[in-house]
Amino acid sequence: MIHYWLIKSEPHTYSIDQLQIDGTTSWTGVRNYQARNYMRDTMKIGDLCFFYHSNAKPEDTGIVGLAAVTSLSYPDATATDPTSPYAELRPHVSWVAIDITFKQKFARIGTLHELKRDPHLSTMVLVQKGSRLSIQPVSNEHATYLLSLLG
DNA sequence: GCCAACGTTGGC
DNA sequence: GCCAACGTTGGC
Repeated sequence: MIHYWLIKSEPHTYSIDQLQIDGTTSWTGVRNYQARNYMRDTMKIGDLCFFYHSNAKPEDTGIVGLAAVTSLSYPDATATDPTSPYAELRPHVSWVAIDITFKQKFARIGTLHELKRDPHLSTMVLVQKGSRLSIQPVSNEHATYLLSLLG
């Protein structure tokens, strides 16, 4: 049984198009404990992630594609590299990364505006007020609906 | 670029 | 362990 997730990225930093070019990328730089714990404890190979573009123009902000989890978690090298801007200075705190692999880019974007208005999605973590979590679980019901809507 | 929401830090 | 201060996220 796979789990579905939603992962956020700012498109000017790393977009679905770049993931399509790269094929597989290391999802590093997560510096939030709850998101870290999902990667470390729950995300498994074969899980599927809705790829979300955040912090963009309203018409570009939303779910744009699908990726697969293709590794278990491993230490995030950007946290232990002292020359990295994302270096972790507290020795007792460890961060992890996972590999994700491009699956598809949806024919159209499911904008945040649209998702917020959709009664099928009213309990999604994403559309709840103040949700800043960069890795979110998505229920099977919401995932099936989103795939029928966008995929 | 603004700023509300909210996670984290650290003094007490 | 409380909570004010601070830093970051991300929609707008």
